[in-house]
Amino acid sequence: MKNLPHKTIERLSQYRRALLLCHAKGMVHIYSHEIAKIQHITPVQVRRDIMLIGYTGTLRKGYNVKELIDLIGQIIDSEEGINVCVVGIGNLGRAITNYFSGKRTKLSIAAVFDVELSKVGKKYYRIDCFHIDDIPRIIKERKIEIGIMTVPGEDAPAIAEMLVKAGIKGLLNYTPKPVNVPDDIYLEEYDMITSLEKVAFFVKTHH
Amino acid sequence: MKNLPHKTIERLSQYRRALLLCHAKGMVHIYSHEIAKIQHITPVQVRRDIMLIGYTGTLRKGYNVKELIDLIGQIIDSEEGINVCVVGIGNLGRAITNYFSGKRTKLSIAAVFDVELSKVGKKYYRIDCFHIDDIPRIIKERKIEIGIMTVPGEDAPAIAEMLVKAGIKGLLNYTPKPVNVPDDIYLEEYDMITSLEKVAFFVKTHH
DNA sequence: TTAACAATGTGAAATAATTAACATTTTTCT
DNA sequence: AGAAAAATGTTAATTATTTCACATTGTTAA
Ligand SMILES: NC(=O)c1ccc[n+]([C@@H]2O[C@H](COP(=O)([O-])OP(=O)(O)OC[C@H]3O[C@@H](n4cnc5c(N)ncnc54)[C@H](O)[C@@H]3O)[C@@H](O)[C@H]2O)c1
Ligand SMILES: NC(=O)c1ccc[n+]([C@@H]2O[C@H](COP(=O)([O-])OP(=O)(O)OC[C@H]3O[C@@H](n4cnc5c(N)ncnc54)[C@H](O)[C@@H]3O)[C@@H](O)[C@H]2O)c1
Repeated sequence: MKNLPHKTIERLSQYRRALLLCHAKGMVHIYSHEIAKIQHITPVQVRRDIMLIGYTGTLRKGYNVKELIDLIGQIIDSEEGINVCVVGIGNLGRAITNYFSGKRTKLSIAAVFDVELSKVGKKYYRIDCFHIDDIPRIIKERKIEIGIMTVPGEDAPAIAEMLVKAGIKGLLNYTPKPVNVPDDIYLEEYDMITSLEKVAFFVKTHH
Repeated sequence: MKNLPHKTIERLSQYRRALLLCHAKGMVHIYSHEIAKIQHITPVQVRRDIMLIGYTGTLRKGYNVKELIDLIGQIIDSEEGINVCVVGIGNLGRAITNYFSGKRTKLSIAAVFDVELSKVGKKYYRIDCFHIDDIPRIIKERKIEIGIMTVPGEDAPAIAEMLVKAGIKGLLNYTPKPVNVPDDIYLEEYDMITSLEKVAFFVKTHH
């Protein structure tokens, strides 16, 4: 049960998001094919993932929504929660900060950073904005383990280095500029143009 | 050469992004290991992808940057370019629109839509904003083939349906609510929480 | 009671993606 | 010229992920 496939981790997160909605609507049980429908995947895939985390549903009734939510939490969340910061509070940084501030997950944005003095000292969606020079201090004080970068591309390498030096453990880079980090830092990069070009390609080649 | 792996398509888009920067810097040739370094992957992977699109480099000199950029374009772009729209011009919608307006790719945002009357009629980064009731008309008039959804989650299913009815071919859903579309529409969904939870998981389990 | 049904759970097969291994070729060095 | 080095290109092996196929078992209905 220790080595879950990367893809399974991603799907578990998605299952939970969907399950939380189901739970809010009062659903007690859910079938694998219902989850599958929501996620646009096959029911077998869902059952396999659930099997991998060692949960077992009730024959004919499906899975207990609440139990499954809790178990997924035990697998992917950290007991104590993880603090995150956003660097670069422009359009994208605000979109992300706003999006998170609504949720109550184990992940919380504990600080945002920017260079613009007009932004420093303000609050964004209730989160304090600090100057990037304070990155080392605030990251330690607030026990921040993950950084989200939404600065202009050309500043990304420098900010990545600052975050790593400050002791960050994981980095989510939304700038279009790939950055280098030491091996022990988990790095994830995402670029919308890639997604969109992929959609365009498959549209072009009619799937 | 016809059936390229999905992952290869994604990487080709990323290679091109990096290659364009290299080209701008005046680089004429590039080695597979240099591309690999930028993308955090192995040189073999790079060579394999390039092999799949039928390009061949020069031994000892690597790949011609300009030629490779052009070839990737021939593979993933459409000759005539593809028009895209953004629905929901809030923080995220603006971030995306702004991001694209800078680039000159074959993909261009040809319209944005919103419900808020205060936004309708304005321009965002030079793109006209229309009311969602105009979706059918504008999508036809401006030959828009791909839609990007950045509306509140609860509105996503309705907007998806409108876009599909209007004749969209591909859909990129950034809302946290998975939507259903007919089989012949290419759908891609992305949620930051999933990415972040994945980072958190692998940070927790020290890779 | 029994048959049909509708679900889960899972070993095994199939498919997709990555990596290893190495032949080949050009360049450089002695 | 010949040897060593440094690249590419590609087959084969490996690994990762998905799907198939079906045993199992509650539930419903005749
Ligand atoms: N990954 C994606 O899909 C995607 C989508 C849209 C935008 N982007 C990228 O995200 C980044 C932000 O986009 P945006 O639309 O929010 O831009 P923006 O200009 O609105 O915001 C950038 C913010 O970063 C701040 N900043 C500038 N230099 C900084 C530094 N050295 N340290 C800290 N903060 C700094 C600016 O003051 C500003 O607040 C850009 O790199 C953009 O290309 C990525
Ligand atoms: N995928 C991600 O990673 C990610 C990140 C951040 C936010 N989000 C999601 O993206 C969406 C937008 O986020 P945001 O921060 O930009 O929110 P926002 O509130 O700033 O913007 C939403 C915009 O949609 C408009 N709108 C509302 N209903 C509409 C409708 N029926 N038709 C058209 N437009 C409508 C609003 O007027 C507003 O302009 C939300 O669903 C949010 O949860 C996703």
